[in-house]
Amino acid sequence: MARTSRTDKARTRQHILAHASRAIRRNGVAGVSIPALMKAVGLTHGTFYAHFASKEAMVAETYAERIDEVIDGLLRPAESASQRNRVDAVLDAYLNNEHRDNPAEGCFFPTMSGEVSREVSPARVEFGNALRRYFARLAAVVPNSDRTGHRDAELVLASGMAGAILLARAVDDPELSDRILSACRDFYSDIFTDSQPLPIEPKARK
Amino acid sequence: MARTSRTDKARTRQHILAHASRAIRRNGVAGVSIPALMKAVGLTHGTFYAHFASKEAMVAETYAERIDEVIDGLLRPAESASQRNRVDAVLDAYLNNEHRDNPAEGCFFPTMSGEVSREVSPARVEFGNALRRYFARLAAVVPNSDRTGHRDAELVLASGMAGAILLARAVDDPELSDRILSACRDFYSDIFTDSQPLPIEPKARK
DNA sequence: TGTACATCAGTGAACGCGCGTTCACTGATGTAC
DNA sequence: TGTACATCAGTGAACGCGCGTTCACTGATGTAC
Repeated sequence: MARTSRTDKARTRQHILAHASRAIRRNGVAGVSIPALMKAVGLTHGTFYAHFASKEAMVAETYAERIDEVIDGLLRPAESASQRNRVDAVLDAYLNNEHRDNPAEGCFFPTMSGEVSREVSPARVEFGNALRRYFARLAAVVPNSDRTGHRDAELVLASGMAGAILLARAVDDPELSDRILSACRDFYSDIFTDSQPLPIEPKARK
Repeated sequence: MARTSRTDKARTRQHILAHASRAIRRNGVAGVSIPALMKAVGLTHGTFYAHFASKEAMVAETYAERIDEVIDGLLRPAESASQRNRVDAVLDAYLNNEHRDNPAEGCFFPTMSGEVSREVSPARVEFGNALRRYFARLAAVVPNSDRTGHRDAELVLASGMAGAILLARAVDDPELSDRILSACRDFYSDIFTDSQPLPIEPKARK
């Protein structure tokens, strides 16, 4: 096949990004080769450079365009839940075994943060921007401060959930892995769900 | 130089593992090449295979032999602190800017868990074993259950701290990065430090 | 609407490069007597 | 303790391989008249 129409080109580009989005989460950026990616898309690797200037540029674009839809899938149920059930809706969507077992379909942050931290690149900037958008959406779902009165509750919840998925995937013992997820789910549910505020004021630190 | 004595060989092996330990945390396993590693050690790459059967075997050994000393550095201050200050000692050692800014000297778990999760290999088994030893030591430092009565508090704290370092490194905005660390530090300090137990019982979930 | 030409999406061979690993070799270290 | 031989830590060239990227080419699509 020699060439396709302009609308086909736009479609091809989206196919590449869709496959890259999953392949990157499954194997890391370093684990995704352009020839393998293009083979999965169903084209030869030469075409890649008709769509992107470089692998690096494509990764940056994947982060810029594809992270939000994952966040959307994770937070939308919470956003349409009643105030009282929002935190549990986030926890149910994030800290479950299916999410743990399918990194290719799941949140970018546990999977890719380690690799991203090593780069100084356009991709890193896009990743950081996506993280900020995630924090903002999460903040709208979580009570302004937790039961003990801390601020930045969304940062605590975001890193707690990311760390739980991260370690639950790293551990090779399924029983321990399940315990990590359920311990964190129960813990954050109790702490972050609005209820009567705690009578004990947070102790001053140091 | 043609060959060195047997004690020198043992020393060389330790040099390789020491460099690998830092290089792996800085650049990931995929980012460490045998030629580059051996050059850093001060030897030619051919010698590598007098010490290890393969790169993979060397990584497994690094995890088996070098993770514990990092955990030791992070938990020893807490273990020798008074009961009342143990959680704060852990948090001070783990959730600080220096740890965030020096992954090569810091905890393996935030840096390497993502990459490790992708492999099925001897290295993964050793990594999992090290994680279990870490959880056990952390459990001895953290109150048996947190202020709201949850068990597996060490799993919550371990994943919360790993996630905080992970995201604090991934974010490209230093101010936000600081906020992640300090929000988590303050939060876990209040929740996990022994004090009068909370009067509210944990709410049943679902 | 039909024709002639320009464009460019997709092809597939080829590039230089660094990787993990192998191997014939060197000569100091270890061992047997 | 001294000598002869075996061992093997370290050397450096070489291997096959897959990577990211380039490029001359093809022929359908887009455009100008």
